[in-house]
Amino acid sequence: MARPREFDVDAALDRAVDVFWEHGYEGASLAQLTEAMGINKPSMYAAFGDKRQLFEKAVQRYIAVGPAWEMEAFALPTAREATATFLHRTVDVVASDDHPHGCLVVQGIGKCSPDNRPMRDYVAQQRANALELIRERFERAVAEGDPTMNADPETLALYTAGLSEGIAVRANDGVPAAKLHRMVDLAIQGVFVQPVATG
Amino acid sequence: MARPREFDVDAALDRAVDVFWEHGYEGASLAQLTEAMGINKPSMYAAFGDKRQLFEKAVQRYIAVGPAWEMEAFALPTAREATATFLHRTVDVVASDDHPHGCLVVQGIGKCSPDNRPMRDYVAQQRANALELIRERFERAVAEGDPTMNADPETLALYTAGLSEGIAVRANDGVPAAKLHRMVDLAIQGVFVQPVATG
DNA sequence: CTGGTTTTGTACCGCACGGTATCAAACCGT
DNA sequence: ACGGTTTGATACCGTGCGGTACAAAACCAG
Repeated sequence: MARPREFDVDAALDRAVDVFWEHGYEGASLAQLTEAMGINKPSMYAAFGDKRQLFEKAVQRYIAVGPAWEMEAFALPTAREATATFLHRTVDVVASDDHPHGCLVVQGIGKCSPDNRPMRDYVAQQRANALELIRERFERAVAEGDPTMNADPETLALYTAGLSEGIAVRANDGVPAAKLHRMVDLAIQGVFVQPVATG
Repeated sequence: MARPREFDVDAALDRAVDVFWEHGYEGASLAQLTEAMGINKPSMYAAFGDKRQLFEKAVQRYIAVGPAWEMEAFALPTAREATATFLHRTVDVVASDDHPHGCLVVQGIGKCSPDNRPMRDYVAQQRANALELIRERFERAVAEGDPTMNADPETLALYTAGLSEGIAVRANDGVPAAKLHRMVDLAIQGVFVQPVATG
């Protein structure tokens, strides 16, 4: 029983994701954000709260599309296939020309002003969650007697997650996807047991 | 033939390195910097130019201590030893409690405001230089017929550099050095040829 | 049509930022 | 002792930031 909102909240959030993805939390100004979102500041404030909450919601939306393919990769039968698929798709995402290169969660806010420390901790928590997901996949592999496992799950998870972050940094620097894919092949080939052809 | 400066420029720069290391380029304010340096703004301006030049000089000083052990690592006889030493020492540096965790060059400025893009490009260039150094070491290994080499130099260099950046990110998140060292062991063991015991 | 409610646009606020004008104090060659 | 020169401290400037007050416009229930 009042005036309806003239813009689509989810669409506006998608635009905000792009701006944060390109400029990070500290580097994205409200003016830049609201212009990209096609709304003005009071509308943004009414719909999302403030800049911090907007960022948190943008990160949530950003990682919401992640688990789709992430879970798909982890559903593959062996740890080796799961990891290879996960890392290759990571390359596809962070080196795609459809979005800014790099990763919002890895580089959206790193070192920062003390005032923004809560946001830094927030994305660090997201990284920790991702690490935990990977570790659980490898724990499962051990429990299943996965023949491709060749290291303890925690170390292997840190290795996998660390590689994905290195990939994001280098993609952000402009290293082309093809080189990153070769790097992933190398990383997988050495660390997992090569499946043996039967027969 | 005039009043001499009352502070040590190099010592002040060291303090600036610490502040940038902890808060990044955008997150470090002039007030914070000059307070840590023990000088006031006009003195900083007279001695270093402006914030950008101060940052560039801080980065140069930061990486100046790097090559010392970096070159030492690369001087080791085999690519495997060189890489292992390089990565283990990287862990020692980025996870040390003597400094802020993480790496100034990797996380000091990532995604950022358009105005600060030149600084982002500057540190990206430093990362590219590091990658090139590593690649040259592996090229040399191939030329020498190094028996531990098992991949093409460019891919292996990207792998090594990418790992070092992943290590920096995770160290910044608080992952302890011991876990990172195990991750390095895993990364080395799989990708390089194991030296064979003679006899 | 009318009243109550919410959104929207403009114009603004206080503040902290990077950077600087100013002037007294400190130094050194002569 | 003195004059030219540079440092040092204070106080300030313009700007852009995140955030908001206010009033007009748009809507729906009755």
